[in-house]
Amino acid sequence: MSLRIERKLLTRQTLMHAALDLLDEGRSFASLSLREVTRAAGIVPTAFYRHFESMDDLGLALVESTSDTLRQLVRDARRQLESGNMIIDASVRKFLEHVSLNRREFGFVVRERFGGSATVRHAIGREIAVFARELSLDLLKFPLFARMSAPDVDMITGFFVTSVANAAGDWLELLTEEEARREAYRVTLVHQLRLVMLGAISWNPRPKAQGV
Amino acid sequence: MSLRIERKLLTRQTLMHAALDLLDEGRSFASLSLREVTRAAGIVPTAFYRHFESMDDLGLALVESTSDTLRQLVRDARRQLESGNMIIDASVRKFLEHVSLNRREFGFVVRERFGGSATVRHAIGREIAVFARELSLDLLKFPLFARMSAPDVDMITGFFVTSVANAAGDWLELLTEEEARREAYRVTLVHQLRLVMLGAISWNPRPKAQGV
DNA sequence: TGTACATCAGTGAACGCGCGTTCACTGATGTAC
DNA sequence: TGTACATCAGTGAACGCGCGTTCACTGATGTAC
Repeated sequence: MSLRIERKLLTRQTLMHAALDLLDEGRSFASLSLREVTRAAGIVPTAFYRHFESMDDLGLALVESTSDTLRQLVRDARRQLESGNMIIDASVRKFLEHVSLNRREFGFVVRERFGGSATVRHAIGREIAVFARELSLDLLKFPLFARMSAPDVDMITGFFVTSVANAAGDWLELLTEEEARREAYRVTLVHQLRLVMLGAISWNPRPKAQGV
Repeated sequence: MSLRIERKLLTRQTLMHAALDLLDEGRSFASLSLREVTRAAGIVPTAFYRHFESMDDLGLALVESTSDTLRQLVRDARRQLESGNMIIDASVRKFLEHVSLNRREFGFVVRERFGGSATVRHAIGREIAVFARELSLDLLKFPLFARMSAPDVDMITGFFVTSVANAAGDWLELLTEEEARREAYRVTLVHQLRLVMLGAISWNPRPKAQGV
């Protein structure tokens, strides 16, 4: 890669990081100004247009880059399941740790999940749906779920995934709080997901097929 | 009430409705300008200060008014509980209907729940906590919950309330979709909440007090 | 290899615009007598 | 009841500021020969 192209990509990254830094203060993407981002990135406002058509364009780039980190997390979770483990506690611990480490990215996603532009919002919804579908496929390997109808499995995995997505938002809110309160929240989340599992075990009204 | 006070309250309402109208187009509260709101309300920008200290103050008023309408609904649901009924299906139906009827208010709350200014965000968090606490008090009347430790009851009611808050966001996204898909979502939500109830029934590890 | 020209990321001045907020005001409504 | 004064919701001019975007530019990097 030529020096010029290399430097251009670097500046592009700098702009994206600058935007995430500003969003990290809890503000919404819509309230971010082009000048603000370039100022934080250390370039002149007009140079912005060498990299993005508009702020919306920058927003889409952020969603794409964030869904890459999300995908990484999904891959880890699935590997856990494949090895036959369904230990909620460990998974929750890892997930919340992952959210902490990628605080800015997840903060962006959580905030724009319901609040962003339609394009961004739908992109995030699609990612969540993919996560749920993959979890369904994984859980079908367990007898408890193999017995159920497909809609029931989807109902349960959907509940899992949105509950966890929900939790990411709460967790980010707790990042600045003392350890004891965060630990309490973590325990609560584990119990809630365990509650879903217990419910799933008792869930029996409609077996996979009548008379089988 | 005197004519002057009556008219002032009317203008205040007009400002709040104007803000909700603008937010209904899918924008975030942070991107709303004071001048824009007064323009939509048909008054001069400076008159805004006769009613609110700042836009943040208006945001808080919107949160409060949304909670008030919801509280009305919840009061009905609580009466249901008092009469010994715990019919999730009917409550969910009523709640989603209420969200549909108050689309703009709930759209605002859902969007600002994680994305708004710290003030607005915390106000929403507080309202959700209040709903959870009230539900805890109500559920304690049932033997199933009276048997549990207070943290466990709070864990379960917290799960109920945040799940429902979460659902409001999804539901608003579905408002423009065909009836069949919305009905499917409604059924899924009922099943998910029922799953929590089933889990609560199986939940037994820590009774209220040891040896009692 | 050196030279001459092309490319293009980043610069800096300039623009018109909407913003939040100040201030002194107006005139309808409220109050005291 | 009428009168004289107080209150105060809403007005309109004015301000300084940051905004997005335009434009012609600079000078380092890339390319052709």
